[in-house]
Amino acid sequence: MDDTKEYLSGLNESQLEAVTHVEGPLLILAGAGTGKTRVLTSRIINIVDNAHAFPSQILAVTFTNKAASEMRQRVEKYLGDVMGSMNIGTFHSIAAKILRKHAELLGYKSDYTIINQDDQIRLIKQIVKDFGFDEKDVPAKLLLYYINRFKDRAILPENVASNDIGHFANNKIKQLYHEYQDRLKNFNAMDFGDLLLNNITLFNTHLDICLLYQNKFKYMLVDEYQDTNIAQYMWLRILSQNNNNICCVGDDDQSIYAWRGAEISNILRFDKDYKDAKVIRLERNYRSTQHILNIASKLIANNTMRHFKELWTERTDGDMVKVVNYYDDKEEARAIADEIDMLERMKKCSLSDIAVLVRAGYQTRNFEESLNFLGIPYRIIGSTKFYDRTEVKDGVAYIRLLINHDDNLAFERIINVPKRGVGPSTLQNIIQLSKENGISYFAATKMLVQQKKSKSKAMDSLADFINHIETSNHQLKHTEHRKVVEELMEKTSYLEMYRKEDKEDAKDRFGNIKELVRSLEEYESLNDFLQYITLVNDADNVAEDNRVNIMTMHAAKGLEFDTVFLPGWEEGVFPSSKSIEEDRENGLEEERRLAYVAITRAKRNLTISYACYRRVYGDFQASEISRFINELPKNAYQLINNYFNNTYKQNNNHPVIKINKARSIEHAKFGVGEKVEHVTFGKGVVLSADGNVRQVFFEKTGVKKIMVEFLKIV
DNA sequence: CGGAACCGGGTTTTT
DNA sequence: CCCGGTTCCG
Repeated sequence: MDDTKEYLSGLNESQLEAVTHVEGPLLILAGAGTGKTRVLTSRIINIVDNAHAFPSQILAVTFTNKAASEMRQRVEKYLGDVMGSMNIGTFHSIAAKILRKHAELLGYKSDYTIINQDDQIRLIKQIVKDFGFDEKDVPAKLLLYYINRFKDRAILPENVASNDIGHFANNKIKQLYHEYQDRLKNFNAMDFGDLLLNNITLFNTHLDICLLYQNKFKYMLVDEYQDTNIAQYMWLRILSQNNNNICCVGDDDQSIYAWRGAEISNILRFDKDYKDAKVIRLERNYRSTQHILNIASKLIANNTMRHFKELWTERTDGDMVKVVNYYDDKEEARAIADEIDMLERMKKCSLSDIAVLVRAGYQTRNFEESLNFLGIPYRIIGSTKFYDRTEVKDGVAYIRLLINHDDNLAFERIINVPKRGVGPSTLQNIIQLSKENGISYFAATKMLVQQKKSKSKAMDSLADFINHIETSNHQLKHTEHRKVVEELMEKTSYLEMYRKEDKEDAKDRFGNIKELVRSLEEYESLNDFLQYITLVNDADNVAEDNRVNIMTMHAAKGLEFDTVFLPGWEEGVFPSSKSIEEDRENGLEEERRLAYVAITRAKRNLTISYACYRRVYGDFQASEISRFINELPKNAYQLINNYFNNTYKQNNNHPVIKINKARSIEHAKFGVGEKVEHVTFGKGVVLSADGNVRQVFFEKTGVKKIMVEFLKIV
């Protein structure tokens, strides 16, 4: 092997071995920060470079689009455009692509829609109702959970026993699941689980197609193997059967998705599944300092179900890991914001190199407030997904109905948005009619309108609605799709609704719809668009601008930051009480792995903290230090006790001001958000400006009005 | 049918 | 505390 090649240079011994072991099954146990993406991409390049296969014969699977596009980019740097033909993507997007080609064989049309959780719930609620169950006895969310779990394990309705879930839903689980699948098929729709499930069915029932793909994918690479579920496992097994060239990369210590069906056993028994599998461990860490790795290893050592491995590094520089306690959750957030402010001012690190990682979404609020207060720009990753906003979902529903009139879920969502006088009773009539005649809601509405029994307002607006959708659909043949949608949103008065409303967020919503419409021009067709958006989330745009990153620990997987804050390490919050209640030992170990993931995101600075009191559900509760902190040896970190440091405690009523973008503009002249100092009052922050008078919030004494002359910028 | 006023229940993590 | 769902009234 010629290791003068650029893509091989700089690899350590095990990395090089992993890259150049071309034939046969290979498992790479890659600890956090050990350069696995580098190995994966070099491996692909090596295969192509040595003519083992054409790019189109390589399949590389990841879990997130972000990971996929990063891998694609890195490979393209070496191999250039040829990579267009390579199959790099998420399990779901690759499975979806395959199904577009063969949907007919399974009784779907190739333009099937992919539905999200929202639609799943909507559909399940209907079914539960139609079965005559009370929503309280058979909660839609729980039923959804069970159905998803079946799909994760590649279990079809016919293979479910009626008492598989104990006595849930009067032993009707099988029928409920069956009905759910039937209705989806009627809508020509699939949920996430179906994408994999239908692939497996396709391969099992059509040998020719199975062979086609087995031959096509000569080399397979799988990232984050510890997160695969049984369906994904089977899919990989089937595809790799012929060539046996499958390379899986993973880290059992980073398995944090058991709750959505991931089977850690997949990675633990890889060498039994694949005969003569080679196993290579990557243990040299290039990311973090020894202090940080030490904390991570000590913590994860408390888990019993794991392959032992020990990460090491040559980076012996850096500060100790800090463990800090605070009076309450607000103070914790304020102090961290202060610290971030200081780091930036001292030019110790730029904002985009800083991350605050929390256990659950609700915890981000305090940090938004405190960062706003100091005028520090931040971004929250994962929370407000563009496609999760009500108005965007409405817009998408219009598009769905526009190209597929049978999409009952979309129909139900928007039939009365904006309000057009179609209430529950009218909707009930439509549903009734649709059932009687075995037709879609849309067709039933058409029928209802044509019967014209009553000349009510509802009938008129329904007629208009039907008309608009149908004419728009015809227009698609000769008019640009973006134009058609734009017009439809006008005709149906959807845009008008937000134009009229004079709430603050109506403007945002209006803008979002406009942006949605605009983005359509980036797609060949509306079908392309729909296919894309369901499979993509916004973690892709971990943008480059200079902001603090706030996100959940789950969302942080695969990322790294110079400085990381891990707040809220309290019993019940982290480890989360839910996860322990659910599944005592397994739950706790998964929480510990999550902690391991979170810790190993940090390159240089790591601060873990907890609050002695926390607002929960609106009241104030004492909290207990997380067991995870207690599991760390005392000499492995520096303890900072801030509980009795009263600066924040006394001034619990900070006014909250929104000045997120103001910082750079007003910075120079004691602008809002500026940190200032006064000879007697000490440090403070400018709240508002009026002429040469500033209203300043001082940490020690609260709000005061001061002339600019007496202030100095800190 | 739509809006306002009220009540009760829930906060884990997501392709 | 925030939301979604329900109820009651015009």
